[in-house]
Amino acid sequence: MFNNLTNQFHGHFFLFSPELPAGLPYNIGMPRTILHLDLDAFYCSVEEIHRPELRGKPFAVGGKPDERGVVASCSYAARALGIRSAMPMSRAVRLCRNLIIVPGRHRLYSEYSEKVMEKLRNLTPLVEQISIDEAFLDITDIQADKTRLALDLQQSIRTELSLPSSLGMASNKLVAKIATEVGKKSSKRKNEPPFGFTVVPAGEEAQFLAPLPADMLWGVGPKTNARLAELGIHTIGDIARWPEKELIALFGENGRDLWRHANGVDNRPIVTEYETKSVSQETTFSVDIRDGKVLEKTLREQARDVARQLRKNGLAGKTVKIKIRWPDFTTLTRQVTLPTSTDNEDEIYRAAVKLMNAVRKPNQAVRLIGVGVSGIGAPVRQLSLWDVGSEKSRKLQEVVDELQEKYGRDVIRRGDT
DNA sequence: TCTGTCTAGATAGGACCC
DNA sequence: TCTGGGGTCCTATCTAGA
Repeated sequence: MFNNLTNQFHGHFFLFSPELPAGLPYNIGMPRTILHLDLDAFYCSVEEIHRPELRGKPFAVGGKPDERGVVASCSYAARALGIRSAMPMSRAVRLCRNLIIVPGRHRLYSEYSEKVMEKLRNLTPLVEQISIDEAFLDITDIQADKTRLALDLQQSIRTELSLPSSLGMASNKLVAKIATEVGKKSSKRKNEPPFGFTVVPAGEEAQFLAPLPADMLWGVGPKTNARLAELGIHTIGDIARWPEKELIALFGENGRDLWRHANGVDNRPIVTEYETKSVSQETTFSVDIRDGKVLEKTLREQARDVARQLRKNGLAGKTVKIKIRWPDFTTLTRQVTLPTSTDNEDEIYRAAVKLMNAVRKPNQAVRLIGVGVSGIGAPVRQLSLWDVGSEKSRKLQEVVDELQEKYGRDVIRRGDT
């Protein structure tokens, strides 16, 4: 059916067809060429650049096992022992007593991510970054051998930035992304990044997807997968064969997307810019907290960080939301909409405390607490003592924000200035 | 004035993603 | 076995106003 042709550069890639149509314009019914790039074990790869002694060893980036931490990323040596992302670190340590635990350095990862994204944008402005380590590129209009271009990109990220990556190429985002995953999973390289590259030719999308498990589709998580299994649906091909109308009756509008996606149809464009819709912060305590003062202090710190992030991006929000998780893991949210949008720490904090006090009984233990702001728009300024002469005040606040970000929130406060 | 209908916005929760 | 953090999107329900 598909050709597993050759090994070039770093070994393993499937090439299902030697070439996709090059340089075809949009909107004339011709297929697009979408490239999906995923940086392999990204956080771990960055750590290995800065700490070469970690190479080849089982290690995981994430929180401490005694503080309810989970694995954010793990090395291929750790994966060989059954350790996976999102696994509780305590369980990971039980699987591997010698597991090296590395605390995350998110600013460093962001810097590397930005270098990769810059490289992609040098190829085409049609780049959609979907997470810190993943992006789609629309390379339809690039007049070049697409396969060569993809392999050169993978190689240059490897040699210039020392980062391994896997690629998928197809006529749409959905299939390109799944192609990347298939390439990764099919890798025969032991304890090493997969360096996958998988191409699905236009017209062969449904055929490519059919044998894959249903939960590889976008939007099929544990719940939907369980419901599908009850219907005897286990593969993407099973979904594609199911009557579309019945899927819509069972899953609503999601059913329509399920059917279309299972048949390899996905017309979503590349989105190069996203608007922020909400900003939030949450904390899981290492032990459950009953002390209201500690909870209020946490809310205060979270409100400060959320407000600072809003100001940094020139945004404000109208709806303040809190999230509380009780020790039995039940989680609830409460929200309130303010008369005007805000980027002010005190306003966010006061609303959050009020919401918390409305749902929490005195002395009731809390596992997690969080604060968020949505209903995002441009800030509405009100005159206050602080805001009179506001340009000066805002400049000062920006400096405070910057210093706090650099040296930690407790080092400098507004009053100190 | 009372009642019913429609609609929009607010709210809460759930599922999903990386 | 014991479940992070930061997001987005969708759905159901409630409520207020036209």
